[in-house]
Amino acid sequence: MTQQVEPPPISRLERKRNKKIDEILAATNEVLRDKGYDSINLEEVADKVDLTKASLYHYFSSKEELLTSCLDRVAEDAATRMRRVLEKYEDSPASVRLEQLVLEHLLIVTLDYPHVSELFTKRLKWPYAYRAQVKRMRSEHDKFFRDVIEDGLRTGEFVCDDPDLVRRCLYGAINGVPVWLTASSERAVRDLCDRLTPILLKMLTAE
Amino acid sequence: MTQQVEPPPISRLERKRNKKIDEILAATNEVLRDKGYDSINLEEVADKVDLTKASLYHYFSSKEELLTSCLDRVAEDAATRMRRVLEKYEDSPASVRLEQLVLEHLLIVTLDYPHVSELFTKRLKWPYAYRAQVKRMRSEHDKFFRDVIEDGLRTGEFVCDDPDLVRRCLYGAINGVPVWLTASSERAVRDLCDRLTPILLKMLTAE
Amino acid sequence: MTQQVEPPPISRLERKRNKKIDEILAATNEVLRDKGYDSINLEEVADKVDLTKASLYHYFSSKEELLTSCLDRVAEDAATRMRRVLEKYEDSPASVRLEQLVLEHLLIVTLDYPHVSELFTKRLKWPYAYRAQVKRMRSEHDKFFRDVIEDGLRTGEFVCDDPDLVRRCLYGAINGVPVWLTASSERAVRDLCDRLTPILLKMLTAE
Amino acid sequence: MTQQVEPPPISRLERKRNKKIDEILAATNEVLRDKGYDSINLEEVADKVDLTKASLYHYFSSKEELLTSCLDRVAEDAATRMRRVLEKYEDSPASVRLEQLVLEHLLIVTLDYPHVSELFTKRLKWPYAYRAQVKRMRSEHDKFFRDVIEDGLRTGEFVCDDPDLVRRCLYGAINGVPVWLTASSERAVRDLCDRLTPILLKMLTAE
DNA sequence: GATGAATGAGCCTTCATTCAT
DNA sequence: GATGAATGAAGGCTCATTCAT
Repeated sequence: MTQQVEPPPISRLERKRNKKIDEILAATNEVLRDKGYDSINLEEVADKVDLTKASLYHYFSSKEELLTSCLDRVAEDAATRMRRVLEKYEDSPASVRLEQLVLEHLLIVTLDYPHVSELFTKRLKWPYAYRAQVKRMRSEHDKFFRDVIEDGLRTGEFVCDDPDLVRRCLYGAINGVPVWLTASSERAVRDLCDRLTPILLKMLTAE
Repeated sequence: MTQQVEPPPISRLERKRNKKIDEILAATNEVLRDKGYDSINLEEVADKVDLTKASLYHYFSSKEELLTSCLDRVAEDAATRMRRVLEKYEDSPASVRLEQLVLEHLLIVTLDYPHVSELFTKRLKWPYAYRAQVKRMRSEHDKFFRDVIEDGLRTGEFVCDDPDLVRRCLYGAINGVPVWLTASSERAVRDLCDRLTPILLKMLTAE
Repeated sequence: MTQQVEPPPISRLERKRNKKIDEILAATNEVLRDKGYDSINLEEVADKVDLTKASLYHYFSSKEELLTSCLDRVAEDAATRMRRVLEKYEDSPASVRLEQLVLEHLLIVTLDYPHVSELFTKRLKWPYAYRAQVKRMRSEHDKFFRDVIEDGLRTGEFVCDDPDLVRRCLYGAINGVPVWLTASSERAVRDLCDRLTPILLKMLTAE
Repeated sequence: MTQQVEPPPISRLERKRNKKIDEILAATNEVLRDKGYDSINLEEVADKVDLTKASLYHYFSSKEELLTSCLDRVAEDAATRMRRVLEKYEDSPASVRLEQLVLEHLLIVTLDYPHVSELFTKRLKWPYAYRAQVKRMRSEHDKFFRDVIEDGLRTGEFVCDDPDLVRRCLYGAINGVPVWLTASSERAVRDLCDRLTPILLKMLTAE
């Protein structure tokens, strides 16, 4: 899912280390899903990877850095996936691209990174160490939807007076999904998406 | 805003006590707005009502009970307000009633109880003391919207294949508002609602 | 030894609290004597006053504040004592006053606050939280000696080309005492001082 | 500066190892200067010699042994230098020899081993691993001064009732220097010594 | 010899909760 | 009712030391 882009040859040791880091980030993801950003504690993460708290400090210099890295990795992965979807459907009409973005987003926030929806739907409290990071992530993610919607409007495929507000509604709607949809398989998410898209598209359509 | 329903005569002392409880719950609300359910701490609540942490225990047997009570109170208040809206507009078409519910909901989650939207938009984590309570609150709140939508469908004012899913979209959309709308006055919320409703209503309308 | 100068009436509770604070500061002093500023730990201080570490935080908001307070108290007490000595001997010749200052200083650094000499004889390392505080303390303390020496020079009682350097030698000499003098009673310190003063005074006398 | 005295032929490997040990001890010296005995940490020492903490254990079996060795080396070097001074000036009067010892001592504690003065001026705390070692070092060092002073007294060059105490004063005075003298070059130390010696010698002179 | 990895013990700090006054 | 005091449990972080490679 995540991708290494370093061109220089990586030593066996480095690979091992990177693997462990991946493991830790995955564990962090799991704990975040269960506890959330406010209540996560290092002990639990360490337990999941059979380490002690102290050992985590070989890989991350602080709790904050661990969470930051975790977030970075997620954001990167999410962006990559969204981008790929756009590439794959670049010749399709905006409505199809939008539908596929919605699907990918749902897969991300329900199956892979359930805690991410929290970041999209929670007001950021003061002082929030990840504030800047989350803001950037939000706006980058926003852009995927914004661009497709703009495109649809340009071609006349979509009709709408207030595209920003519509996008926010759409965003809210899909971010709300993980709240009530549980134990989802990819199958379930795809099915849901099939039913969801027509509803959402209505907001972008003239009556 | 809050309502006492005890029929037996209440002593002066009891009234005083109830007043203090109200004060504490109000303070709790404020702190919840700033810190959220995960980071609230009793010291801060106590400070706001000029008491010490220890004194809070005269009114609530534990932190959990305080938060539970706070939630109850909020749920009660919210339900009352939603009910009143329905009473006021009982002869209006479903679309008007829906609009007014949306407005009231927005006023509640942006102006009065910003932390409530968190409860509506956060997956409930294990172990979550308030799980049952929140679920009940959610479904009660849901019912207001469900009933109006059903009514609109019955009269043919609304058209829609999957009312439950539409309601969830609508819900997500309005619960997403507090994430990006800040420093809102009632005026601002009403204005937003004017622009928002037409968009949301599209989901309930045949093309 | 320490003096309260608060004019407003103090409640019984406040007195109790102040007493406990005094106790804690005294315990801190003891531990500082044994461990020094770098190795002192809160557990040991807490043990000495039959508290847990956590309880110390009722009286001091952090380790740093505890040490700072301790230092302040010591500096204040030392200054008061030096001032009193000067008052008592204000009509005596400079040599007598100097002798008495030396005596008082020795009593302070050997009997009452052994760790203080450490502050006078240790280079301040970076980053040293108490740097500013220690510097102020040092220079205030210096002033007592400086003034007397200047006075003696003015009246011709002392003769010396480089009073600053002499003062520093004198300072070094008396601060060196706690290094080799142990388990001292006041009697022992007074005796030592009797032998020490003639030697030190030679540095301030023409040959 | 340091001297190897092993008579048996030393293999190339052993020489390499010894060189590394020298490097480590030098690095330890530097860190001691910056952090002191209480706050020194192995990581920093290792960094300075481009090793990892773990590698240090190839050369020293523990932190304590490292510090002990460092101290030994310093003591040895200091003693050698003091001895050489005495050899060089063996035909000069005691006052000259004393002056040169003072100079050498100042060079040692200000330029080369600033942390040594700490050992001379700090009461030894319990439990102090280096206690015995420091005591021996102190008394060896003392002996240089003691001998010269005794010699001066014997020849009548010095006059003094309490030579031990005078020596201690002298000692305190010169050990106090590093506290207030910073960023010193050899030039600066020599200049200071020129001004300092006459003052100190007064303590050994009849009025 | 060198090192990355791992750890146990220790330290400072926070906080909900209890209790005597 | 109110509160100051006290605390146990927990959490983040540091560091000397060990060990397999």
